[in-house]
Amino acid sequence: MPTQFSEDVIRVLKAIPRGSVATYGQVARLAGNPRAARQVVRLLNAYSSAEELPWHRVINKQGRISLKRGSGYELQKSLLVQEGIRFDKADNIDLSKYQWRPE
DNA sequence: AACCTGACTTCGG
DNA sequence: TCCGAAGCCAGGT
Repeated sequence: MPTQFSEDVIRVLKAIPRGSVATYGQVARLAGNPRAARQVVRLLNAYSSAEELPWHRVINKQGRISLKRGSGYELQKSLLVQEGIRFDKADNIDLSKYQWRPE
């Protein structure tokens, strides 16, 4: 059985709207544990295929994709671009513009 | 049963 | 501002 925290993380992930992004820490914070960013990573790996999670809408705090080139980076970027998110020349996303701000 | 690892952040000095 | 340590925790070795 998943922990309460895990369930909350899943719930938060599913709530990220199309066209917005959230950071690992932000998801952890919204789920109740600001310091569990790494756990969010684990959950993404564990459930992104089983559950239908918008895993590509989660990026790091620097506004960059954390995946390595050749290991998903390109896929994630294309999925985000499809949702209308723009990358600058350094492949950075403007968080002030695209970061999800739950009400 | 330790020890390492990971698509990360935050904290304290 | 910079840097290391701590926090998170289940799954793999």
